[in-house]
Amino acid sequence: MEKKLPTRQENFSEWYNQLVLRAELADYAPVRGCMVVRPYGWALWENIQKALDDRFKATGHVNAAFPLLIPQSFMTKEKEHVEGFSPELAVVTHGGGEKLEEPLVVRPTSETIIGTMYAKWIQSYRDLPVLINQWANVVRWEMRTKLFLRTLEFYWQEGHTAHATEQEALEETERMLQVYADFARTEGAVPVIPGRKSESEKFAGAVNTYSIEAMMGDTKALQSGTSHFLGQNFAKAFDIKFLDEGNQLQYCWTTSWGVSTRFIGAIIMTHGDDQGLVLPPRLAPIQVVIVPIYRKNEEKSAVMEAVSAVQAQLKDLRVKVDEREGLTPGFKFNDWELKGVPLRIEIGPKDVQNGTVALSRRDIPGRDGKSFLPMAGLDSAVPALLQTIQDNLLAKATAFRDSHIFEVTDYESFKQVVAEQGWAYAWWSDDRENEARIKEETKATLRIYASDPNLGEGVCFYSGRKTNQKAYFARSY
RNA sequence: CGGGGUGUAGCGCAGUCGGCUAGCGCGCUGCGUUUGGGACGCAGAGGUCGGCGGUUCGAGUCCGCCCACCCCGACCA
Repeated sequence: MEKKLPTRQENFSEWYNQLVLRAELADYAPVRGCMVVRPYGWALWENIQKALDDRFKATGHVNAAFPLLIPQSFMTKEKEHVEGFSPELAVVTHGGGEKLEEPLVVRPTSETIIGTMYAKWIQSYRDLPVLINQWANVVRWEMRTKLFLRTLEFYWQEGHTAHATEQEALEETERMLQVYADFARTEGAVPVIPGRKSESEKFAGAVNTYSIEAMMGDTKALQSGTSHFLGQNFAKAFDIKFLDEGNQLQYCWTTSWGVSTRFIGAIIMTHGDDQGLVLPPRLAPIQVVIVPIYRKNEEKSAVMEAVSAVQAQLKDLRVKVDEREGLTPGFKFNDWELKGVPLRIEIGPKDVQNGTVALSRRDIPGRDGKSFLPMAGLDSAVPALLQTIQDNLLAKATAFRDSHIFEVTDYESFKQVVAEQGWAYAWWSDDRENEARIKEETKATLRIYASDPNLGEGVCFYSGRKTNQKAYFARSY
């Protein structure tokens, strides 16, 4: 094993793969395309879950659990949904040693089974809205996989809601998009742009799909969360109906929305550097690591006493004391930097003598990120510093993103931008064929439309037609 | 599924013209010395050389078939 990671400059993809393995976030499973999420990675996911779940509860949602196996026939009821998902379904054909009457698919998403249950549960406008979320794993048989970003099986949450009116369902779709955007920025320090997807990029069966788009360290885009307005498509396919106040039978309006373990990939590729992970304090499994430094046993007892005192002061934070014997402090520094711990506190004989500790910020490498503080008062100084780090990560990522988005007005500069510089932002007159041609020629896809309603009017960079719409284009994961 | 590549210790690799006991680095175990930016010494453990078949006195090495994985392209949270 090499001591150092490949640099992001050298080989971004290899940097990512090795980082995930070495930081012990995940490992390859025996089955191609599957991964094992290791305890450190899962702890990060748990913090993501908590932050999201609190937001779901705060917006009136409740959790439930629906089955992993879905009758195959359910998948065929919504036309676009079948077409979108059939190529990537895992199908169970045998159970208990017998061939099944009807094959079962392993859920790639749960619209069909949840829709079936909603049809049963919803009778009246008084039953609406239904606002249910589930935390689950799903399976999609992808051709090319990459740890966290695209695996055959992944973990996510999927919210499924049913409403009496189109307006309410649209509001829900938008509300959850904003919940995701707020989550990504506030918790992950990932500056995302929310917006609507194009016709060709939307979810199979949706009327409209919205997503939060993030820029990774190599300037590629990553769709980091999605919210779908499903109209009455699934309600009609699954017969989700209710009697309104006027005793009229009506179809419901439904939505669905999800964030997956892919978000871990977003964190890695947004903040990570050539030393390793850089985790945002609010989500980091370990927010502060304390490295004791001592030579002789006499020093050790004094140092460990100081360590305990500091640890007690920081009891409200996620703190780890690295008590491993036989490793040098230098090794431990590198190790925790690889793992992305936001703040390191070093306590040695000199500190004990001076009543101080040395602090080292993960977001600012080297000497510039070091400071020395008195032990007294760490209980307020450290949380404040963590918040500073959190803010700095968002600011840095935002500055990086903004300096890699270029407004273009012609196809030549568009091609150059998406090939070498980042995202292109341009006037765009909607045209499915043009969009496909651009993808074919440049590998860049339409990520989202600009959501600013006061754009005015301009000329499409590709077709030359007049338009009142702008869009972001980029190569993406 | 097309194009390229790799399978030798947990990981990364070397192994010449086929040759006798299969090696190196990291990691791992034990003991000792170390410890403020990836410590060092000594002693150890660890291998059906991806699988099957063939050629040969002799195969990690040559031949054939198969398998797996990785990278690049067509689908996707």
